[in-house]
Amino acid sequence: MGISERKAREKQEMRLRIIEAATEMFMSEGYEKTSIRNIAEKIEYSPATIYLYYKDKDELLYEVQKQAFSQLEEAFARDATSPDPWVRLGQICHSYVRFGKAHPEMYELMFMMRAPMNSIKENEPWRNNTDSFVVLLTCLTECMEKGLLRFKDVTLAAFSVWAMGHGLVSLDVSCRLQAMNMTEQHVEEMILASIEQYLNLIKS
Amino acid sequence: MGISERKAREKQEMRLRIIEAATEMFMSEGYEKTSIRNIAEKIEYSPATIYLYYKDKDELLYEVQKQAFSQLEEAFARDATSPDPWVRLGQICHSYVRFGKAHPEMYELMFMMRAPMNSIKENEPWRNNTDSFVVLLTCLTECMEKGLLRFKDVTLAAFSVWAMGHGLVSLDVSCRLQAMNMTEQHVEEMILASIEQYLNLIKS
DNA sequence: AAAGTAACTAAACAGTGTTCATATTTTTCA
DNA sequence: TGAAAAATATGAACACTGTTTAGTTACTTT
Repeated sequence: MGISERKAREKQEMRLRIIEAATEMFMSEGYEKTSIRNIAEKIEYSPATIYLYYKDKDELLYEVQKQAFSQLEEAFARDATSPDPWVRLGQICHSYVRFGKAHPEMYELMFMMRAPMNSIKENEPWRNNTDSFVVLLTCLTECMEKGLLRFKDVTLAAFSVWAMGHGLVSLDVSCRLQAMNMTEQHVEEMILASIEQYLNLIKS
Repeated sequence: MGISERKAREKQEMRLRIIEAATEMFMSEGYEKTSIRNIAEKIEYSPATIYLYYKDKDELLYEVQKQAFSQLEEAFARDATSPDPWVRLGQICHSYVRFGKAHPEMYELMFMMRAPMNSIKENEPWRNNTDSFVVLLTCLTECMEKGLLRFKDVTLAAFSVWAMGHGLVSLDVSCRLQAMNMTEQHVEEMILASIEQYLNLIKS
């Protein structure tokens, strides 16, 4: 049955073409410009065709989000290379912040927008972030095994570190920092200083 | 010239009626349902009329945001009453989290959505959050004067505390925590535990 | 070649923010 | 008081949005 396999492959290729167009649009033009109609035009199909491959826009955005998370993983793989878990923790934090600043629209899709989360079925977990979260979790586990951290529980530690990083990046992405009598450079310094400070606080 | 004053007052009353309708809609029906047309219908005017009082939807949302921030201030005034700044810091944090959980749509408007920030003119600061931020700033200043905190700079301290709180609340509001194999109760416990842990970390 | 299936799309629906020419109401002033 | 002027309000339109459906085209199977 080579034909049905080819069909399935073609279907998958079309799905990929759609989210690649959407991803590119998201990165270069931003969320506002990324409409079903614009995506359709980009891949030279009718808008209705997209609905043969994705249930609705939320489901499409969920797949674009997945794409974005694998980009974050790549960034982690490039930046967080030290065998020393404590050094690596710093690398992860800086990589995270750099990613957010470089791709604010993607960051919004990954961590701030409600839309993509609507397509998760009830009682099913969010898988898109799993791999990148594990990078942090593993690093913190290693740190704690060496007794480097003032934490008791690894999970709680991971959530705290994530929350701290996300708090800083998302306030920046959502323009809440620029708005407070700060220059763009000042904002960046403050974010880095906050992270340095936080890492110092959690070090035992 | 009592007439022009009355006119100005009436104009202000109309502006208020509009944002009160919008605020109520935002809280009960959510952002999605709060359209110019729906607001207009609620106050029994034509949609076009709203544009005589507000330049665009972003400007309107900015005023609704202002309303929301004064509600947060009220919450702080109710909850953060201790004369002991260290105790009060805990009260502020818990008040903040409770507010976010009670009014997620408002929280989004205050700290996550881009839209309301678009109406801030270039090189003009964001004033809506000033008063509530000062509550935190004052508290931390008092704490540091008593040597209770492991911070050097008050501003940096305030940003860090805010970022931590916002990180936790916004991840919750944007459904990033529920999505990770956690029950709603578990999420709440984790947020509170993270805050307790953080307060412990910053205590000298 | 005919029948059946899969892929695609034009057109429409109901909604959005926003603008503008056209009323309607209110105020001013002769 | 009555006409001109100014302020206020709106109906209708424009250009969008996500989504659905009926109908067409293209390919596969018999």
